[in-house]
Amino acid sequence: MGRTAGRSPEDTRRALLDAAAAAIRRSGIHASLDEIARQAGVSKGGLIYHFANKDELILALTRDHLSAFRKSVHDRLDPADTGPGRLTRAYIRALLEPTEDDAAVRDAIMLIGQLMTVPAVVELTRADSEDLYAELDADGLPEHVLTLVTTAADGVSTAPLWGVSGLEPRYRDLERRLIELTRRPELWDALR
Amino acid sequence: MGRTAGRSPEDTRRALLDAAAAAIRRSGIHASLDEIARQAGVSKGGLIYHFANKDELILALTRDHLSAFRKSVHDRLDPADTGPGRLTRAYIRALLEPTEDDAAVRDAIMLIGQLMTVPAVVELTRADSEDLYAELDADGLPEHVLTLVTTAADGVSTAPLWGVSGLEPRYRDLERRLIELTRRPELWDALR
DNA sequence: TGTACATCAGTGAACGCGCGTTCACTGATGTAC
DNA sequence: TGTACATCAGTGAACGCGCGTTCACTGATGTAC
Repeated sequence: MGRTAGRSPEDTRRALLDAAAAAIRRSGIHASLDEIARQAGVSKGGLIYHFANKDELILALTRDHLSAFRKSVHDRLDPADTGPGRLTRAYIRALLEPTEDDAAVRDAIMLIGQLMTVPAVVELTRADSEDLYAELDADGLPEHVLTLVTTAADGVSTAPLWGVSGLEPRYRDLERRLIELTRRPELWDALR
Repeated sequence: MGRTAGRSPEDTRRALLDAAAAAIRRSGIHASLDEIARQAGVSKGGLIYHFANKDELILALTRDHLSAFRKSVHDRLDPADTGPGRLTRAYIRALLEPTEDDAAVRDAIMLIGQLMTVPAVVELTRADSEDLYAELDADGLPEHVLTLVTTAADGVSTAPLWGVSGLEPRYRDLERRLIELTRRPELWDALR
């Protein structure tokens, strides 16, 4: 049988990436191509048609998650908010806000941790975060405030690594406090 | 040949754990028992004498790193510092201070990220961090201050995951600021 | 609108190799007398 | 202090299986005329 009726190749590709993310979340980087392909409703050969080898699949998955995260930050930009720190506030929201697909955003972090065994993934991630940090540096907050709030947001987002849910109430309050901090210049000097 | 002269079995065990940590850092959880054994100067069978299978080796390695981290926190308790937040300050120092073996402490985090594919490791880590958080909760700081400074410290410690060195100057300043924050009750209300 | 052909999007079997595990065996070390 | 024996701390070959990759083949889709 050739092309599976009722699904475009782009759909198949998407299904493969989703299946890979799910499988790696479940079994770690060990997850087999067979398992991934089966879950996407395709044969192993079909997977290899879309991604020449496992590393390419992993790399595509990384790109997918990095751009999804970037998008989730920019989606949280408040149009009414034009003051300094607006991007930083979107960043905090993206990492701390509980939303529909936030489970996805959150364990994307664990996922990328798993993917780090592929050297190209390390470089890709480094370049991406350097880029994002540059954007944040230009966001109008003093460096020491920016560093404090972004590292705190990062800390929450990696809490699941230690088996702590990022959804605990104390983190809800933290989100509000971090955002408020970016809005109260009178506090900044006290924290210097 | 039987027991290798000039090394006690405990030394061999230690060498195997160190070799495993190094190999996993290099190759991820994929690292082969052969590679680990060779680096420790022992045969694969010799490794299996000390650790019945790979999961047991991984588990022992996790225990080793968790207890080393715990020790590194308590080692940083300042005897002259008896005020509220003294353990929190030790925690901040353990995660942010650049020291002799801090490379070890720092990439232990990446290491544990790799080890998370073994379910028993997840549970072990969760239990350990729950325990540590309970200690911190009893450290005398208001919850919102504790949460802010510990998540910020956590965020820095996981920065290497994104390819950012935890040694950047901005993090040096952050360490000082976080510690000062735990010492200035007059600021706490403003951050509520 | 039908037809011929090229290409696309797969299938599924086979291969081979690396890796975790098992196992028979052994020399060094510890212990009892 | 020497000796006999049990146990400890390994060696190294063999096994077998799972997995990534290759490959010959094929039916569906797209395109030219």
